[in-house]
Amino acid sequence: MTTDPILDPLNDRQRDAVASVAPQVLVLAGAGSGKTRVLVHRVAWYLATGQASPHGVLAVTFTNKAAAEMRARIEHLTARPIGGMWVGTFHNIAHRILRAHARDAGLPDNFQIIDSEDQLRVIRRAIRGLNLSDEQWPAKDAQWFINARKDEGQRPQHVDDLGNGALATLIEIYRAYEEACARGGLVDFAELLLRAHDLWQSTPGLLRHYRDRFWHVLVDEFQDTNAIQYAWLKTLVGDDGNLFAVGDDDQSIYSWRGARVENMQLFRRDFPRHELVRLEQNYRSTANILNCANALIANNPSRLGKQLWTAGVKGEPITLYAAYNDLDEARFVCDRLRQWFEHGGRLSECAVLYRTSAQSRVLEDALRQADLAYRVYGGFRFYERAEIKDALAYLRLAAGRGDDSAFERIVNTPPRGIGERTIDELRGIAKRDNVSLWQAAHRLREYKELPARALGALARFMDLIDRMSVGVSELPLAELLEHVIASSGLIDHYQKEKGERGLDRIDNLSELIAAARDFTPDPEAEQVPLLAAFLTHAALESGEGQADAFTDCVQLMTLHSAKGLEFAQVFLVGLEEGLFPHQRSASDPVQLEEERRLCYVGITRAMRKLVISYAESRRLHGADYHPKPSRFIRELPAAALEEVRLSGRVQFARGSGVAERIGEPYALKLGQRVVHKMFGEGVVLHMEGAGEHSRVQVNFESDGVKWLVAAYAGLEVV
DNA sequence: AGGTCGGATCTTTTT
DNA sequence: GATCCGACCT
Repeated sequence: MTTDPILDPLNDRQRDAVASVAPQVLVLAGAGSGKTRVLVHRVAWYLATGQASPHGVLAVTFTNKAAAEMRARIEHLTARPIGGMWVGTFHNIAHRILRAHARDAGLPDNFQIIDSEDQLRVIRRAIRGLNLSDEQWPAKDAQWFINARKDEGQRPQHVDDLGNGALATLIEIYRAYEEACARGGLVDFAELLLRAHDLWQSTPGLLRHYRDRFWHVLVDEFQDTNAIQYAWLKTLVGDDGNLFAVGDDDQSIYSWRGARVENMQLFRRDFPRHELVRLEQNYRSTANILNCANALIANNPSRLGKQLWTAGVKGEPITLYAAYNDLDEARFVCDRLRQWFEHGGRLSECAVLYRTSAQSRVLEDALRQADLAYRVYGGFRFYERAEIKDALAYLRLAAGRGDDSAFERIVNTPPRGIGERTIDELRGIAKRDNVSLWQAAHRLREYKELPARALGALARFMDLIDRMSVGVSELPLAELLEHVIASSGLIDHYQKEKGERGLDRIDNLSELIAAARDFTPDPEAEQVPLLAAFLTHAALESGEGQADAFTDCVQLMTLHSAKGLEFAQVFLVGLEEGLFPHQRSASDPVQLEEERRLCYVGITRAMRKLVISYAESRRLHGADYHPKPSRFIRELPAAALEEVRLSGRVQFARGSGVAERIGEPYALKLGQRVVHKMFGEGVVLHMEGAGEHSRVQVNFESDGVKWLVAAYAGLEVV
């Protein structure tokens, strides 16, 4: 008997997928069913069977992290160098292609990638340039509009204004923004994809080249692809190429940023020779957890259909905690974490997942108080920090004077007496003469139509940049950056900032110099100058938020950022109507389904223990709310749940219909669900007094919060 | 020009 | 409650 390291470790379905001879394969991979594994083994199988060389394989993911993990796992499994293989994010790969063929793509060789903050600035400027009021045309809305169109693959001329004036104006802004980008050689994130797609469409020779090279294409998280990404893949693969797509329609949680689950159906239509494989065996969670996940997601009508199962144990019941308020919820989470830790568990095996990032604060406070180490995911990333972007903007402007977005960012940072008046003047000249802001500044100095003070300030700024640029081509990257930061005056500027904030910023600037020193460019990006490569790195990989990934600490994150991760114990907090599902999704059935998928993602992160909680009262935006428990709780099978109250364990019973008359008022408990014959169902929030005089505060679902005299209220326990 | 104060607003996030 | 943005004051 021979052993095959690639196929042997797989189950039957996984093997079907990995060794499929169909040119295109769509793998419907449930949560925890070995999705990445199948991708990695498929690549190894291509290589082992001689169907492909590393050079001919393209593997696409959504995040840098996922790409890095996939590359590492492929290298580990195949135990051979896979240097020629392209493993990267959609954006990363599109960027590589555009760099290689900038001119064919209609871009200058030194085109710059702008992030969404830069993009917003350019759009704001475009709006002002059209003499529209920013009040009536908020730049944020226009940005959303433009990116949504680009995600759909639409240029301004493709968008129909439907005779609608507002729409027509947005299209105007889109057009003006495109012109501004063209002038400055700027490319935003969506543009990378759109441009790479258009490049292939307009240059058949190039497309042929890439088709010949990448005969084997693999995609992860296929349910998250948007229209342009799908079109791009379809263009590359054509009718005959090999496409291996892995995804889970039940984990599609990004439709609000253009992702289209329908792409899974399109795949089936567009590639008639495809094979469909379902991975339903779960290796992550206990049966109880899976039962909950399955029961919940079964409430979504539009699914491709999938039922997770496990050969493993039933496991502990799911704990459901009805907290008195958000503080109590946080305290409860801390108690449970403490218990876990004291029984020998690691904190890093635990995650607290919430719907909105605003919820993290109360949890953080409680964790600090309980002296439990934690780490919050998301939030500010290194290269997104203002001070980092300021320093890089100096570098960009020193390297290329035509970079208007860099110019605008730092022309008066730190403040040097160049105000809005002067900058407006520059914008006017730039627009009239169709030149960059830098050139406009030169002209303005000749016209001498501004007060001498402003002209002097402008001259000093320009001298500063000129002096900075002296070393651009000779100095090593880190020294160059050091030189730029030192002469920019940013350090002094931040020193003046009060509090710890300024010190943090200065630390970050030295961190940036260190990052530049350690920077090694992507070996694939051969002839790109080091500086350009570094700037691209900063734009495309925003960096981790915190570095302390190695200390043992509880992981705090939103449900969205939890996708793809797993934890021994998961806390799902804030399951309340209005919060989760979120208010803004409540009225739309389609969005509601996405909220439910989000909940499904949360549940399926848990390996051994799941704890769900909600609060009867929550402080939100500075006011107190009394939400109802989330409908998602009702959708879970009662048999898998165990409800915990302040006073101890109570068997969870819902909708049994047996209501018990309360003889003594003090039989009530905080958080108890009760029925009143006029006000209907509600929850006990407060109690005061004793015996005949005791009063109870109840939050009724229909009538809100009321104080009642317990002796006369005739409350019944549900 | 630049800082300060008041008002509106308030998912989710990667590139 | 916190932050972001715009108006207003110095």
